[in-house]
Amino acid sequence: MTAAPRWRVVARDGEQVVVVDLDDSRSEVARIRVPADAWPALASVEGGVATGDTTRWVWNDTTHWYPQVLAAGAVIARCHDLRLCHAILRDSTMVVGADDLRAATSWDAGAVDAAGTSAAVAPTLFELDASATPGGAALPADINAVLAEFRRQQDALGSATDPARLRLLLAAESAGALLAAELHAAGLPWRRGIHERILADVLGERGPAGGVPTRIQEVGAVVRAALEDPGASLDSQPKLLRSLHRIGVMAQSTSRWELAEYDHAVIAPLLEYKKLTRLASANGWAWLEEWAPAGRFRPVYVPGGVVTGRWASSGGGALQLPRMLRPAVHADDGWTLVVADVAQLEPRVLAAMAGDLQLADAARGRDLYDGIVSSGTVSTRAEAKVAMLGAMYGATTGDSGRLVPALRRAYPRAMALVDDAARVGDDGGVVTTWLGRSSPPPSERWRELQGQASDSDASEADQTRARRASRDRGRFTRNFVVQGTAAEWALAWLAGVRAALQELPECPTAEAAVASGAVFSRRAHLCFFLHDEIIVHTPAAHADRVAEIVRSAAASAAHLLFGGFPIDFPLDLRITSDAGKA
DNA sequence: TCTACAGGCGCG
DNA sequence: AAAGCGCGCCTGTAGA
Repeated sequence: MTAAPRWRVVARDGEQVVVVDLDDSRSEVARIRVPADAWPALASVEGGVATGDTTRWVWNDTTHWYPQVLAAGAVIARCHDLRLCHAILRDSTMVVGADDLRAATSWDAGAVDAAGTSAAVAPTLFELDASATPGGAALPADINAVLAEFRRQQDALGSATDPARLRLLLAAESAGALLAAELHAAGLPWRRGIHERILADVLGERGPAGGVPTRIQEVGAVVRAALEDPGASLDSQPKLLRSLHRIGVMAQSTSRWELAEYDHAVIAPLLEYKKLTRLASANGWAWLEEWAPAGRFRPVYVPGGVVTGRWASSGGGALQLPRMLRPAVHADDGWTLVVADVAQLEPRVLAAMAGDLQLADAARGRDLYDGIVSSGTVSTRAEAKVAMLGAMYGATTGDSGRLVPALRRAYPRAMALVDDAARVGDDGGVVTTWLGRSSPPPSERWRELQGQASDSDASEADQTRARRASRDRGRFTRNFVVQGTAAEWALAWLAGVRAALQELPECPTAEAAVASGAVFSRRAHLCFFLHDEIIVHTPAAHADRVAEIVRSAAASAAHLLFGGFPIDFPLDLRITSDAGKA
């Protein structure tokens, strides 16, 4: 077997594609050009999943290059996404110096406001548009610019305080970028009939010509009767609020939690009405028609779309699918789903980061909240949960805030980690996750506020405003380290699952899952990811092997991030025809 | 008539 | 039951 090049850098050159092979020391060992439309075939032959081939494709943006390869019928094992890695390295406190990399350049395009602006661009990203990023701006595509950025990134890595962690983060982030494209290509198996049945059960029959569903009409009539106004408008917040005031419900808002405080005959049907209209508008027949008309829901995932490193999504609300609709997520005939989520991912990650053996003990082999109760820290699981969430989110009032001190006494190391992160953010500093993703610095506006408050002629209001902004930022950085590190653990888990699934043979006996596309129609593949949960769509015959892969990848992720520290990440895992089963 | 924003609620 | 992190999407309204 010939030794594969370590890096294979790919870029555009007019109508052609340039591929430059680099060895371990980043010296150029080969350079070829092919017509742009021939490149995907080349990639599938030379960079595909071949045993022993450790080629890592280097490119400006996975969302541009990879869908072409998938469309050509191939999967790529590894890549280095310069856009995503640039964003990490630019901000990371683990990177020393690297002024050239940190200088504002077009490599910053799309990294900041991906979530905000991707919606308009996204629908075409995977089909037509060759150069747009999720941010809408063009990234450098020229081979010299691409090579230069790659070398800047490798130099930054080389001088980092903890290159091993950062390297792991960049690899995981890039693997995530590949997976995001694959998830879109494969789609989430979606049974139209099941979705329609749920809609009919909950909302009633669809009104004539897209009119108001019957159940919504009925419940609306009950609400209007209780409001003593047959013409009351229930869908306009200001009008509804006025109607409520007329009958003595003096709420400040029409939000569910506030309305629930009032004891009045209108409340129950009104809450029901809001629930029904929400389902109808967010995931009703129109959604089904637009997003899952033919057996698959294909959202656009946006890796790195959240500042903490979590993924965002664009189109169809992939990360907000109501649990009520979960039964519509249903394997194809002859296939099954492996659904797995991590129990209490964030507090487990916190225990490991802080090296808190007491918290790790409470978490071992059981529900972490039960473990906290067993230690005698608090008396019920519900209290343990609300206290832990309060500690990680920065609660100061209510039951949550009241319970946090007990946690602080029992788990001083873990609590010190989040408390310190809050203090740093409060002071205007930057915090960093376990693998090296750093929070953004305070905004210009934030610094202005603090500056005004420290002026000698600062008003009481100036100081109050600045203090509030300061505490808000403290809560953000407090949560950033935990949420961000949890996202890193999840990426490592995903990357492990993905790699192991690629090693599974195709399943010739299974009926082809045609809607998953040629690449995935005969092999187990990931089809959903939601922060701490994954779903694999697999030929039924491979389900047990897939379950083992999913479990084993979780153990590997724990070891990759936290070495020998004794923390475990138990999975709730089930092999099931549909994702609705508890 | 078009766009921007706020309210509200779905998910972790 | 609610306050405390991170998101995206839908609706109605306010403002240009």
